[in-house]
Amino acid sequence: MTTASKPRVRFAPSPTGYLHVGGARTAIFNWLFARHEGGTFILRIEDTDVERNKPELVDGILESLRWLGVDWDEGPVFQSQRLEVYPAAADALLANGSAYLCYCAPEKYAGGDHAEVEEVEEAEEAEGKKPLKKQRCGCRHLDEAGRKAAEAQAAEQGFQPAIRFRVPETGTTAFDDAVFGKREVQNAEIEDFVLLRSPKAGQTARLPTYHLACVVDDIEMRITHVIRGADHLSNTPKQALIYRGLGAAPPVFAHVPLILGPDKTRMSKRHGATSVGSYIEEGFLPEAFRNFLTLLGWSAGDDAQFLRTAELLERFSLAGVSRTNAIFDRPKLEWFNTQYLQKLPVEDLAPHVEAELKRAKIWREVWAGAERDWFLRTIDLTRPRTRLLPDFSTWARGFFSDDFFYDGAAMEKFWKDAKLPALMEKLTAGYAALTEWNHDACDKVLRDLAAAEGIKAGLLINATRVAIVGQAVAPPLFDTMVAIGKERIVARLRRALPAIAAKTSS
RNA sequence: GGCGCUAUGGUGCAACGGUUAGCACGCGGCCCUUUCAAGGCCGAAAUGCGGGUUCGAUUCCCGCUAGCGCUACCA
Repeated sequence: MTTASKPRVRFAPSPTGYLHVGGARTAIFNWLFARHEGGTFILRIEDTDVERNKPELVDGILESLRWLGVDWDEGPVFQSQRLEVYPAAADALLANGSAYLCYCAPEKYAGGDHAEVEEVEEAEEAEGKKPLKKQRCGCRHLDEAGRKAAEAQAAEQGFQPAIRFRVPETGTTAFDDAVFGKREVQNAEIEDFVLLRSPKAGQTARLPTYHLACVVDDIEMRITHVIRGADHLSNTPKQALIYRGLGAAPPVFAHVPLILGPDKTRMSKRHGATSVGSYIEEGFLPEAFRNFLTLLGWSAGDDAQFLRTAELLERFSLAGVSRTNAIFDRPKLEWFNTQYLQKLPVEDLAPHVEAELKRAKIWREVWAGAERDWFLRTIDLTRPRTRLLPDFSTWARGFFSDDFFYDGAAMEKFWKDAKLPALMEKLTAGYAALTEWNHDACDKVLRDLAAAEGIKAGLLINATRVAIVGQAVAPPLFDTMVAIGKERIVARLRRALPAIAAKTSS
């Protein structure tokens, strides 16, 4: 057989914030691709910007990835721990003429507004002149004398030169993209970007910019496919140029479309929850969340929606990635969650419910042991009506704990009838006297009473539901009674009596 | 402003020159029903606009428009 080398991919988040849903999807695509192809998935932390990094955020990012079920084979590799390799690459580029020293003051270009350059451009435009492109720095053409002078002046001002890439003035730069196809751009449109930043006053650290660090690491890690957000599409020619300058073969790029908010603008805090962490907190199931995210910008080629892990791994392909931005549709995410809540084998759901009950401090160890069957059956009984994990400790609380509240709206709705106090007293007595506690027996007691009293069974059913679980909504009543047990049901009915009397008389 | 990318119902995807333009979410209705879900059935809803190419365009080409991205010594 041919020894086609296995792909190596990486996910490279920057610890400047939490793990964003867009980043999560990029991670998932990388992971699915690696697993599908039998390749290697590497995690790399791009933390070369000391001012923006927050090292404490790394743990949160790793935790979110683990929650998603995205596991990595190598890393995490921190760029900040291998800063010595980047200057070496920049120097090599300098040595072979692919780059040059730039003595301009960092302030001239630095900062989001890069005021100085823009001011000049605006002034020129106002004068009706063709805007002079700022892309070719004068330092590119310095002769030895000029260089010396610039160096002296820079030293005087307290900084050392930066290293810029010498982009060809003419011609084009091309690269392959597995999603967008062959790309080719005019070199004249690419500015002489910085590879190595000029050391700040008083510092000697020679820090790389994103493009350099990224390419150097991708080469060293032998990355074969760079799968990342489409916001990098426009930057890719620069990286292609670096590969060439370094004499390395570029990888296959695969840019995936962005995830937008409902207003079609980039997902941001304005759109509510954008971090994976907030969805964990809300109680979404990881597999549901991942299934939803995977279908944003990708399809298996048919109408498949519900794709569990194994199917995703089997069917994922870069060929299925679309080129159009997708909107994060929360209702669909919720639909996926309810689907998983219902279709997951109960054994797979149980750990999540356990975690939720522990969080709510109503977990009992017997449910992991002697009463495991009861626990699983009760999950099965309650789950059709749950939407998020916390529903198990709130809405379904009465199944797991005696410590629950009567829902106000439920009391208003079902404890109105003035006949109820007397009826419920008789019903309670009937249940207390019941020797066989099962669905049909419970059903018979209630219906017999309703018939004897000439009322509709629904009146008792609805009132009883509120009395035993505190909610207007619950699984079928008699199943609920069986699950909770005679002793507790009778106790709960007795406890509710005064409350029902108070409610109906008011 | 410049450069680039994209364009199928409200949303996510399918149809990759020939289909009554399909599926799912959401929405409306009906069924089921002790509540509310789930489930089943039915329905409304789309090829941005204008030119080409072709016997035939959702599909290929061009223009327009719109949206998004990039345009930092951030990633």
